[in-house]
Amino acid sequence: MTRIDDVARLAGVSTATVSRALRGLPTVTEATRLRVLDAAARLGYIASPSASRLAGGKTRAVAVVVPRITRWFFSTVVEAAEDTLQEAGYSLLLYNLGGRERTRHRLLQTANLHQRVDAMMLIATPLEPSDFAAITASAMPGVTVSSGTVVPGWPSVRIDDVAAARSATAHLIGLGHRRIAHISGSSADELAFTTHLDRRRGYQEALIAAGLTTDPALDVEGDFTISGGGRATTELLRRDPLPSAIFAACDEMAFGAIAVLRQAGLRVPADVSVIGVDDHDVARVVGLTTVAQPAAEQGRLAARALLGPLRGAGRDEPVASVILPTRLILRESTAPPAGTR
Amino acid sequence: MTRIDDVARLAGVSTATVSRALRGLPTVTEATRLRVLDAAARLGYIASPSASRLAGGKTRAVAVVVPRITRWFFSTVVEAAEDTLQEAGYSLLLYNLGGRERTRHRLLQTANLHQRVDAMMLIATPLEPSDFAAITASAMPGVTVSSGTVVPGWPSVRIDDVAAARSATAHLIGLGHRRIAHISGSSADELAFTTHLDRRRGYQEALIAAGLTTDPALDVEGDFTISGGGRATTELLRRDPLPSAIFAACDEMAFGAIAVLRQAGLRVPADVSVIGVDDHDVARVVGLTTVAQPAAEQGRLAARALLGPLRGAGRDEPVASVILPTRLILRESTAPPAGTR
DNA sequence: CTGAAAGCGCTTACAG
DNA sequence: CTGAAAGCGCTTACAG
Repeated sequence: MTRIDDVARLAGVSTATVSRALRGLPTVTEATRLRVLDAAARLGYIASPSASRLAGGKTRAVAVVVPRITRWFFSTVVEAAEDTLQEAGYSLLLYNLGGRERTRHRLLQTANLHQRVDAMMLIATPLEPSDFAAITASAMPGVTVSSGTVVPGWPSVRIDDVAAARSATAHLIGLGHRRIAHISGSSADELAFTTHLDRRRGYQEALIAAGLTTDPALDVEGDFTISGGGRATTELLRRDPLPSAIFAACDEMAFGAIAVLRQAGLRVPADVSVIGVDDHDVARVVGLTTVAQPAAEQGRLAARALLGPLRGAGRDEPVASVILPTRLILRESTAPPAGTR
Repeated sequence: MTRIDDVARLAGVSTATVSRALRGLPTVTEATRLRVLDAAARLGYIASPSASRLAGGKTRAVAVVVPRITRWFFSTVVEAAEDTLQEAGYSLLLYNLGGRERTRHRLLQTANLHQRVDAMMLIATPLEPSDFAAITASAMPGVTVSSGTVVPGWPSVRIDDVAAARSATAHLIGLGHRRIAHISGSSADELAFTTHLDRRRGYQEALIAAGLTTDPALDVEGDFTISGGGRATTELLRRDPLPSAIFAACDEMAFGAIAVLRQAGLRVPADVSVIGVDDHDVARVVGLTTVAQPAAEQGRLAARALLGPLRGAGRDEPVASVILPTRLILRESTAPPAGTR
């Protein structure tokens, strides 16, 4: 393995100068820098991340925390973030919570993570007070993706969940629906994770704005998964009269809803309309009407927001948070209620 | 941050002993070990991965390379692998190739990766001769997942792709189909990546075994994605007569096929039967008949195969490779051809 | 602008 | 079984 001394020798300078030249510090003559870069390239030299980190430098790695990498939104965000980070020379450490509450806690509390990375991206990660303390203590730059997880001093990238839910529900109301059910995300971890609460609020706001009443019996819980959406729908099928439309807080739950409705012999949208949120790749296949959110764009922007601080931009130049737009995509899963046609 | 000296002081031993005790080396008295463990726990001590690695120890991290984390199979394998590794105290570095050929090369060739991790898992990663050389030179333990990527000395975890494709095709033949199309995976990177070739072979073997001829015009290329499957199907719709059944080499391509068929006014399975491979979460929703493969199980087993070597099992105890079983799951997307009912 | 030297926090021969 | 000391490969004050 080539070490820094090899490069120093070949370039005819000290290791200190090699270190400075390679990291682009301003205190190196252009001529010297070129000589060093050339030597490093010739030897295929890459600084050891361990040695670098230990000596007070950087690891050139970023931690990305997601609830479940298998869900469409999260894998899409991660893929885009990885691309941007890799391009900038950073490796990505993936931490998949997978419903393991202990993991989240241990992860954010322990020094283990902090010693491995230069920054972190928390995607829809619920935080409790002690987590905030640990994060603040680490003084590490970071970014949050998805609403609900806002860390003081960190930029956040997200959509307006309330507005997205409101527009989905308003679409159903506009078609003439009056009995509109909601399949919500999980409330297992309330903490500071509010996506499911925000989408419920948007749903309720739209109902109220239209002079409709909110009916708790029509608000059932999925857990942001296909099977969870299916179970929630099975529950809804017990209502009498049935809802004429369902707003599922994410596309995956909508898929589960459609499957269960069809199994029950109900037609979508003739008997029951279904709308989701996301614009999952499969939504087009299933013909699901949905409120699209730019997932890859969120991953890309979040990664970029990290790059400034990683390159040493001062804390005095805070990166702006951003709220990306969503848009209603009409397909075949929604229609006016049966009686009205 | 607590360092090893803090623990040593509290336990009343040298740092060398702390290091040995914490890593479970046999040369420490039980009494001493307990004292050290207790002190470390009280201080919440975790060895710095950088210092550890630099001093000749381990990073306690594993690199996982996937073509595209957004695809069902890969995210499922990664999630299961991450769970197993995390449980054993290892972090996961995710490298998403995303079709960037340069990335793969740079990744496997450079010392960068080798200095960051103790082992690597290559999932459906195409390898060329120089990659093998780099891997061998690194002397790093590893495991491959998915056929086609077999590295000498590393165990591999996979299914029998030829058999899976054969059983899917045989199912269609058994229903009475004679004109059976194949939507294959990408052949962009032939290299040592043979999944798409194996599935084609299984398809052809089944046809030949049934006395049918293989027709190149019915063998079109998707790229393992929903949209790729859709495009391939658009191409197939130009054939006259149309195929009465389609074997898509993965479920995602099958979804794309179904969407395009329906848009073209064709009914599935009344006009055209469709079968896939995977048993993607959405397959149930869409009613897709498919050959299921245990994705999470592959991730779990691959991670476990790494744990032995990571804990220092000698090279003399090679870990066995494993080929997991697949099984046909009948749903609603396949039926006898139109004329025969 | 550049270099000599100390030091980051561990692990590993080497002694005992 | 345990400890003192060297060393892993960098970066960073400190001089010059």
